[in-house]
Amino acid sequence: MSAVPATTKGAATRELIIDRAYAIACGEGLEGLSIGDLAQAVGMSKSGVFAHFGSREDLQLAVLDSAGQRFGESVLIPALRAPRGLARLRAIVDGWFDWVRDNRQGCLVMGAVSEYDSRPGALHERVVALIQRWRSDSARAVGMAIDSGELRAGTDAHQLAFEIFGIALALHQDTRLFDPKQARVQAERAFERLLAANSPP
Amino acid sequence: MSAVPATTKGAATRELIIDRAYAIACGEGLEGLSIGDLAQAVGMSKSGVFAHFGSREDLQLAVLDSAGQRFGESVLIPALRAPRGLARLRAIVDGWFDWVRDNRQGCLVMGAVSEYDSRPGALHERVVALIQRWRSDSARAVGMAIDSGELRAGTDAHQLAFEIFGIALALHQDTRLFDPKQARVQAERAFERLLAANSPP
DNA sequence: TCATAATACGAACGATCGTGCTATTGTACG
DNA sequence: CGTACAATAGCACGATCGTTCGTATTATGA
Repeated sequence: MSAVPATTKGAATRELIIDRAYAIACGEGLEGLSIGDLAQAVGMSKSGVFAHFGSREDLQLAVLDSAGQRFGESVLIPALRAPRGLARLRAIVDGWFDWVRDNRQGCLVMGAVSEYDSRPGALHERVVALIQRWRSDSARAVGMAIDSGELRAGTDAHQLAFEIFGIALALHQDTRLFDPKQARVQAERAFERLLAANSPP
Repeated sequence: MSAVPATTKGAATRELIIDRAYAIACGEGLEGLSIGDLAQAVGMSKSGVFAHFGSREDLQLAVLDSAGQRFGESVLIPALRAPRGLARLRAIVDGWFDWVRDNRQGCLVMGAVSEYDSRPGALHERVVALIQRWRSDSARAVGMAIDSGELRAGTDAHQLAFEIFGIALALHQDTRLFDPKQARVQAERAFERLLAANSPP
């Protein structure tokens, strides 16, 4: 999963630990991730795992950062190959929808939002920063589609980003609670309707 | 909070326990609710609290049911006083938005969705049933607005309910992560635009 | 190859978890 | 008023939690 091989042995196992931790936390949440279970999953001792992070919170922060990075590499980066404007916006949303479908246990970041949205601390701030960044990235993509004339000139980019976010959230919930296929269809219909409502005259 | 006074003493304290548990679980989640903390919050012994529920899971189920009931009494019931059609749909959405605003620690049900959306068990099924019911209630309200001619005849009620749900989810997140006031404005704008897109010609 | 630092282990700590068991208290009814 | 039963407390249990510490192992750089 790591693009660049780690120089030292410790950094390599650290990445392995985070990998497993990410897989566990996708289903159990960052708060449901215990060092004991994680140690067993990587085949190490509890203290051996712990030594790589000064505290449980630091472990959670590392896993959360890893999740954000995975999301970026899986959704944002590929979409950047599409030309600026509506094509790139579509690529972002498509990649996002695929991400929701492929992370069958649930998106770690969206789970972390629920866990830390009203609990002060380092994790809360990190979650806010992650969502903030993703929201502004989305808004920027919308803005480019406005600049290229593919969306109506008066369109509010942040408002549109808000609504896209809502569609993704509803898709995420319905995918896990109900029928994933139908949820995807509804999400795409909602997005297309959103674009149509903001098309240039 | 209880409309009908409990006949026996035990049922009364049971309600009190659930009340406190609800308040705690709104912020900590149903999974973060511990019997020890709850006992301290109600001023009872751990075993005294425990005796009212055969297990922790039964306690969580009771709290979840209580949350669903609160939501219904706070959002759905008042909206039923509005005449069928668009007025009632607006009342539902308004009440929903108010609910999101007033539960400053977070909506317990929405938190429970994240906690149990991909973890099999009794709580998962209860969450699915809760959301299912609320979704179909919303769709029914949309359907009445179609029947009354206030929404376009071809409108897909379930699709619209899906999109309204998405707006509420985005509102919920933004309310806790960013600025509640601005989130409310964006949510209302999104809803109005949704109605406009489905208005009769 | 050897010294040294990095890495991992094992055991143990105090705390807290959910959950039984046994008294003891309180309430309610004949 | 007294009896029966519901309700609560107290205590202890095994398990697991995050964390610390001392020691053994292993990798790294001169």
